[in-house]
Amino acid sequence: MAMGDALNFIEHIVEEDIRTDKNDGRVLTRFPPEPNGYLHIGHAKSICLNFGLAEKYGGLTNLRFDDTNPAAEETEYVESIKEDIQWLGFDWEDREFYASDYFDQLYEFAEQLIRDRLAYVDDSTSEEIAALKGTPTKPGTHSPYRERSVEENLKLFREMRDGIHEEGTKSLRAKVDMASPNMLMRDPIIYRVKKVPHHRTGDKWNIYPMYDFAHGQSDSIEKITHSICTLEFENHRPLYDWFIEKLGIFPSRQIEFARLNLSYTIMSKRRLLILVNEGYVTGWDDPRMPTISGLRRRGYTPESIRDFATRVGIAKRNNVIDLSLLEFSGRSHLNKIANRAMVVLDPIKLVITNYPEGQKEELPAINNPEDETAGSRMLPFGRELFIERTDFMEDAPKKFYRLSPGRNVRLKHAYIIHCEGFVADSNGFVQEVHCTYYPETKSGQDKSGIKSKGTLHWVACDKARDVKVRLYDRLFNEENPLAHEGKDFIEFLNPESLKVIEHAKMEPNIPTEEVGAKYQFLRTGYFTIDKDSASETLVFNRTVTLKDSWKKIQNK
RNA sequence: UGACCCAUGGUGUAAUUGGCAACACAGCAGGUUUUGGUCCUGUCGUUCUAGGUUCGAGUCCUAGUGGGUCAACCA
Repeated sequence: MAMGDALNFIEHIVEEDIRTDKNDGRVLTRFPPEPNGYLHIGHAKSICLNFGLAEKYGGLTNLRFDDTNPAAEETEYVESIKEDIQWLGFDWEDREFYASDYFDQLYEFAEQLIRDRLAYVDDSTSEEIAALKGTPTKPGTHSPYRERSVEENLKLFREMRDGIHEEGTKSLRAKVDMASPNMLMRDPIIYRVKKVPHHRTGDKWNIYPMYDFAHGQSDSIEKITHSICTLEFENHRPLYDWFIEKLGIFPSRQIEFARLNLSYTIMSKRRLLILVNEGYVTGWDDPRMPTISGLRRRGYTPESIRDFATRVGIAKRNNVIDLSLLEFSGRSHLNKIANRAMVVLDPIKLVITNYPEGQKEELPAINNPEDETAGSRMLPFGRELFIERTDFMEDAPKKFYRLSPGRNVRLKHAYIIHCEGFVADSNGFVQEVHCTYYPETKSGQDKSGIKSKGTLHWVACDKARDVKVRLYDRLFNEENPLAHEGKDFIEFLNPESLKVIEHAKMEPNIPTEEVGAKYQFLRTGYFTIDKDSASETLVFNRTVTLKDSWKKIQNK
């Protein structure tokens, strides 16, 4: 069976639910980010899963901000999250919700639990609660406040709401089971005093619900059918179901899948924040960051990210995806859409000694061999050109298909040239390469039969435009920067994750100079125009290199 | 000395729900090529262990082993 139509385990569940007419065959998912940081490629997997599932089964997806902790959350993050989801190509239409929209309802739920003798106000400190909690192997002990009357609990909880009590002095706990082998069931705190203004509700509230008392209830209020989250919430599911049952509300179903891990990458928001705050990168959208905004600035397309999300699959086992898979998805789309351009990153001058001084020529060049509609452009050619320094070798091995004294090579879109010699300085550093060209080998009309093994990119010296090029590489040089005990992940930062070329030589007539435009620099890689570009100087970010089989041969 | 979850090539993910283990990435070899790109072909290599059920087990059962999560008034 081809894997194209194979279902993942969540699709199996959804199809079964549809078959049995659960929820009247309705599918409603949600993407629930906490606005406390920027979205990363792991979130992209979740977004594609949630929106993709709904799309596939004729359902919808809500966007819901899980904003129950005002101490960490900011509007800036809300905006970036919305931008990133839209950029990925998904639409929540008018279904933009916030857990904070439900604070009144959540408060009522809490009072309901109190009235049902299923919640109580605890005066214990955080330390005292921890001490009575027990350990995974030893049951906990009841709090001395566990048996307060409904009236007293109601009174105290309202006082908490009204700001009478200070942070840390009182909390509301669900009365579940202090002996449960599941620590989360040992009378979890569901409301805490927090006298912090909220980015949406301002200073209306002095108390805020905890995740476990907000997430499932929000799902239920929205009548979410399939609430998909990551594996670390598995132990929360009994509590999720407990609240739904005790409150008698719509039974959303929580389903857990394994989060994305990428080799040579870290994915925790906390650690990404460290990289930003301590200046290891230039910001959340630094092209080396695994954030969606970073990948966007790096030059990845939404199509390639979605393709990647499909390829990584959905399952429950912990995984580490090869960075090469992301690169594959990146190249695969860029290959189809990126116009080709000739840019010499590390120039060396090439003089065609038999090309008449002062002669000019314009040679046609196709913009994208993968897309006939992309058209073509004219390339100025002349006696003096720039070629890549790595394309010349004084003493070259047999497998070197490039320029070396006595050898032929094709200049892309132009002529075959023959290397006659070179000029070096006193240190042996090559200054100029001298060649002759065969006029009868002009590209497209060559019937000469003259052979050449390789093809080089080049730029005419007098028409070359200086551009700035940023060569990005992986941010870490360890496959798992977190797996080394006693060592901080910062130690594994790749010192060569960014190399800047101030004066690369670009051909003069590229089709567009818009920020975000994608190019394949012939033979070197895919590049995108960065927002740092000024009108005179374009700045290009390298998204990913081309596959390089010469490099492989060299490494042998 | 707990509960819950997981275990299929180097990396991921599938397997018509008990019936010939496949697809992709990576690797390797070759072909095409005016990009050492793309494309095409071939190739390498997989069911954690031990029992059990069954005509038949990657799939079901038991035990073990290994990994993950849980003792924030974070999500």
